[in-house]
Amino acid sequence: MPEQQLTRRDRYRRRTVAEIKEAAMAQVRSGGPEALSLAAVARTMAMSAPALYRYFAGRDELLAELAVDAHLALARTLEAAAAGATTPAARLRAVAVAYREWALAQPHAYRLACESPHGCVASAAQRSMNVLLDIVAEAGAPPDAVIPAPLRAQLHRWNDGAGRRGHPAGVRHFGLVWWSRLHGLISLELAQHTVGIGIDPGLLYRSEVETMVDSLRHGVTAGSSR
Amino acid sequence: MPEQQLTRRDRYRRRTVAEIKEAAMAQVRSGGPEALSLAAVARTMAMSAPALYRYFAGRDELLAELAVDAHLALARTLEAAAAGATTPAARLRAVAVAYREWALAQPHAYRLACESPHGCVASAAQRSMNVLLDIVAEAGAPPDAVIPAPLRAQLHRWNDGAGRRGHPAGVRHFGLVWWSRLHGLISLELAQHTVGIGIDPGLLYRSEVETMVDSLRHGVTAGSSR
DNA sequence: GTCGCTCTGTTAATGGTCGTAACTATGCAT
DNA sequence: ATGCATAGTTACGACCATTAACAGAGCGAC
Repeated sequence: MPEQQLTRRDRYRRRTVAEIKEAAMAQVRSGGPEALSLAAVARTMAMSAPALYRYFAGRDELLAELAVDAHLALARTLEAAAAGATTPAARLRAVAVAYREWALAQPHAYRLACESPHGCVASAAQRSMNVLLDIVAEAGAPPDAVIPAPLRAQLHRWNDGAGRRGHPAGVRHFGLVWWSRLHGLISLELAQHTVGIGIDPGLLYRSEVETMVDSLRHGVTAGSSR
Repeated sequence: MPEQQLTRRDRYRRRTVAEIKEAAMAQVRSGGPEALSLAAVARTMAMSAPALYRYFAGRDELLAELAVDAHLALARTLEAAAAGATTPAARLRAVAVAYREWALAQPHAYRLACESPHGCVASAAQRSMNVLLDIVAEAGAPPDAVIPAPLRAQLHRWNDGAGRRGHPAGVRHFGLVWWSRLHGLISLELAQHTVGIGIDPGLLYRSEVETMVDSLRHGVTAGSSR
């Protein structure tokens, strides 16, 4: 019933939507979310601008969908990187490097996904998160007890996707904190903050990743509660 | 020779510049850098839009200056927070809390300063950085030896402001990494990533800050060079 | 005090954007 | 064959940034 049962018009519509997104994403990649212009997209497609409103409610909705697509593309990249390594430590390094390389290859798309209000689609980011969570889970996380009680409860309540066994709070805590650390360095790098003072952001990143690998090895590095 | 020696016109000009920035910053605060409209600024000042070009080369330059101002305001806040605490650990907590509160109070201004291409003014961010560096220096940082050589060299070369004694590479490394960690969590919080999954970003932040306080106490937690 | 330059403001105009309205033609189901 | 939802069009209104051309006030030099 899928695909071939679609009417001619529906298949055509899908192609058009894909083409719009492609052109729009190209604009975002080269000039950031701000640079996305419906008029320009329409021009490259030899269409009139108002026609785009048959496919998207407006500029914001289009950006939101692009953000979701970006999240999924990032997640696929991380999954591939994780699959190519065997030990948890190697996987963590591979994923961290893949994360940075993806962000650097298309900085504006990364900003759209992770720093714009459009990118806050929890379900889209979840898939990347799961890659990290699985690594931490396999390596073994610290006991939940070291996490302050209120935070522990929230972590426990967090539902990380349909059909997945729940990870303990310690694992989730690590996953979140690590993501924030990777993101923090990359965010500063994209804003040129490190280059501005003559520091190679890649070296800084590697150093922070090794800190994470170490805490993965030693099993526990979470802070005391107070 | 300053202030009073200024001609009448010059003093007037300063007032006008300040008024423009004030109105512009108000717009940025309430709607982000994208929402800044020269036309709107001119309207609130009962001026014509082209008149603004006597004071700023264009929208981008105005945004850049606002970013510098934001950096300075943030730095002053951090300095005040640091001055209010006595021990390094207490100072670190106070500064971290002040940093987050400043960002949350005016999220768009924070984004302008730290995540937009306009905010990459190294000299402006330096003053906030120095607050962190001084705390680390007082607490005592790990020996430089644990830092990979190339990164160490770059850290050593980094000039953190006129008239300041140079901090060792270990101190600078800590300062940079900590800033990136604080920024990472706040960036995700501002993009609603943590709230989307039911985690209170404040709890996560406090937990990460405590991790930093611990490593400050133990003196050393830098990653091995590998 | 007056001349002339610079600074600060104006209006007018160009070219760009998003989004809506009104209208036309085509695909497709009945 | 008829009729309706779809997908496109042009025309329009309301913004916006920026430039050009022009007018008056401040202020220093003579």
